[in-house]
Amino acid sequence: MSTEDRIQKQKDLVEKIGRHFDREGFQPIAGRIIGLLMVMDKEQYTFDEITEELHISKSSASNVLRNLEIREMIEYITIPGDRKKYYRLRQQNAFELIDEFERKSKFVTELLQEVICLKADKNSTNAQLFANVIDILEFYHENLKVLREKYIKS
Amino acid sequence: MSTEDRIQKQKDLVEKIGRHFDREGFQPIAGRIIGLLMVMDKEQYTFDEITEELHISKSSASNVLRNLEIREMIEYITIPGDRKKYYRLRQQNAFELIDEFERKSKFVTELLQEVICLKADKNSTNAQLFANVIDILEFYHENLKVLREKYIKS
DNA sequence: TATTTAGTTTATAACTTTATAAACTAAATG
DNA sequence: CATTTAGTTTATAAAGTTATAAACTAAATA
Repeated sequence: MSTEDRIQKQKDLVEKIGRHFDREGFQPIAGRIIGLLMVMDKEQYTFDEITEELHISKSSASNVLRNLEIREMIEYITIPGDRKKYYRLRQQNAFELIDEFERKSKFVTELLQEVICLKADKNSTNAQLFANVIDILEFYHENLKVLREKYIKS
Repeated sequence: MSTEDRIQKQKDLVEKIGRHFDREGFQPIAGRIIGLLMVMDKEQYTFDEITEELHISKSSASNVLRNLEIREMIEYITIPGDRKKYYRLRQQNAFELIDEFERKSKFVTELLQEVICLKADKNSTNAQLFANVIDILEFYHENLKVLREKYIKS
C-alpha cells in the first residue's frame, strides 16, 4: 500500500471513529478530534493544525477541546517560550471498557433490586425476570474481579 | 411502608429508569414507558392507560410505542372481540448486558486493530497503548465465554 | 508602544429532536 | 347506517444541540 493510500485510509478511519464516539454521546467534532489523535502518525497536534485538518472553526475547536480536556480524554502540553498548545490523547486506563461495563452493571443491578423491592408481588413475571438478571450480573461481577487479577499476574 | 408510599416510590423509580434509558439513547417518553412497564405492579397497560399515567398525548404514545416494539423492547397482545392493545415488557434475554458489552468490545478491538495496522510506526505511544487494550479485550473475550458456560451449568 | 499570534468568548444561525393538536382511518356498537 | 372507540398520521410548535462569525483578550514580537 502506498503512503498516500495509507493516509487516505487513516482519514477515513478518523471519520469512522468519529461516528463511534458520536454514538457514545460525544459531539461529532469531538469524535473526529479523538479520531485524529488516535489514528494519524502525528500523535500531537497544535490547535491550528486541528482546525485545518478537520476544517472546523477556531471557536468550535476551542470549545470542544476544552470539553474533551475536562472529560480527561485529551491533554495538552505547552513549551516555554512558545504560545501554542500541543494536544494529544490522554493515556487512558487500558481497562476503561471493563470498568465502564462494571459501573453500568452495578447501576442496573441496583435499579432492578429497587424495582423488585417495591413490587407487591415478588413472584410477578417481571420480578422473576429481574431477579434472574441480577443473579447473572452478580455472578459476572464476582468473576470479573478474579479475571482481572489473573490478567495482571500474567 | 404504606401502599401509597410504595406507589409513590414506584412512580419516582419510573422517572429514574426513564432517565437511565434516556442516557442510553432512547427518547424521554420511551424511557418512561419502559419504566412504567418494569416497575408498577400492573405489568400490562392499555394504550389509554399509558397516555393517562404518563400524561402524554395519543400521538406521542402511538409513535413511541411503535418504535419500542420495532426495537423489540415491548410487545402487545390483543384479545378477540376487544379492540384495545395490551402492552407489556418483552421478555429480554437475561444476558443482554453481557452481550452488549461483547458487541462493543468486538467493535472497539477491530477499530484499534485497524488503527495499528495503518500506523507508520507500530511502536508509537498510541500503537503500544492500543495493542495493550486489544490484548486485554481479547483476554476477557475468551474468558467470558467460559464464564457463561460455567453460569449456565450452575 | 503598535502589531501579530494564539486562542477564547459571545451572539446567533442552522439543524435536529421531541412532543403536540388536529385531522384522519378502520373496526365495533347502537 | 350513524356514532363511538381506539389508535394512526401529518403538520407544526417548542426546545435543545451544534457550529460559526465576529468581537475580544492576553502574551509575544517588532
